[in-house]
Amino acid sequence: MVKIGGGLKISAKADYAVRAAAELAAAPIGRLVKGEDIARAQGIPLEFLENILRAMRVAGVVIAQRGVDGGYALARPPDQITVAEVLDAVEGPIAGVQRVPLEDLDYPGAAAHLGDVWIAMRASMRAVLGSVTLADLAAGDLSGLRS
Amino acid sequence: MVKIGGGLKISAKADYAVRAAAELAAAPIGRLVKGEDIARAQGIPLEFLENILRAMRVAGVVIAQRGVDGGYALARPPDQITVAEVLDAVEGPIAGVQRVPLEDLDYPGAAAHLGDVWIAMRASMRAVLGSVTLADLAAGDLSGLRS
DNA sequence: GGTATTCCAACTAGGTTGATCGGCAATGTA
DNA sequence: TACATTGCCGATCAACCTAGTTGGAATACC
Repeated sequence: MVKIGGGLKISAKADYAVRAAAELAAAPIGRLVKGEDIARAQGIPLEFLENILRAMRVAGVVIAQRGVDGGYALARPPDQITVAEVLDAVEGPIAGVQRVPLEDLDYPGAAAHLGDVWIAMRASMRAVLGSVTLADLAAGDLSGLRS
Repeated sequence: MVKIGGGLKISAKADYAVRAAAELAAAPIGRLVKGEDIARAQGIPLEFLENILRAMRVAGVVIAQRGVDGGYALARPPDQITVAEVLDAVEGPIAGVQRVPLEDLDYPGAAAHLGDVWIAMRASMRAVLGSVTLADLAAGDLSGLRS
């Protein structure tokens, strides 16, 4: 989750999700990585990480295999998954202002057009996050980072 | 406060602050507007709004006058105050990831460069919010809105 | 069957948010 | 001076959210 109030706050869940995805992107293609390995590599509590990886699987970002030699892998090549997608995968139902989606905001009087500002801000942020693939992130190649 | 976790969440406090500022921007220059009038015009609880206006005064965004015929006014002309400034004024001390400022983040392994992504995202967001003045907002002129 | 690993729902402690309350301080007016 | 008006300020509160934990159940492979 991302909060705005002047400051920008990124939730642990969102942060962990991208870090786990980066770890998977750095693994050999098709190779399964155990949750415990990801947790150790990134310093994330294993049980919490499993919740997050499950959400990512449901969203189609990763695949999972249970049992001996099981683990997780990206569902697609890392250059075809953006950071924005990973964040969407772990998103909760709550977003916008006071649980009202940005599109549904209706401001009175002088603030009538404030909703357009919020929407533009979101679009700008998404453009940045959508311009970085997991391959870029894992390789440290952020030259294409839209600023 | 703005939160990111896939979804984008704007706090009531941040939203109220900008709306109150827009209302002041729409008032005749130098004319004091009572807190109660702002609260009524924007549908904001008065007592909560007063907390917010106080923070804006401390930050130098508005001025306040007590007593009969007192009220609030912008500290500068509305075309010289951006939405970003208003948000900064009501910002709490907490920002970043897990209370760690974005600049101080240090990620291990494959996520090493994730901090750069967060910083670019914040910069993009600020560019949008810094491109809209209260005069623009109150007039509904968002043609200069950076997307 | 046995072991390794993911899956899942429920639960919890602590923190944050949004809001309210009671009283105090300053300003202008009669 | 007395008084009404308006903002100032700190404390408090319930609801909600966050981050993390727990206790199993299901699946895969040998």
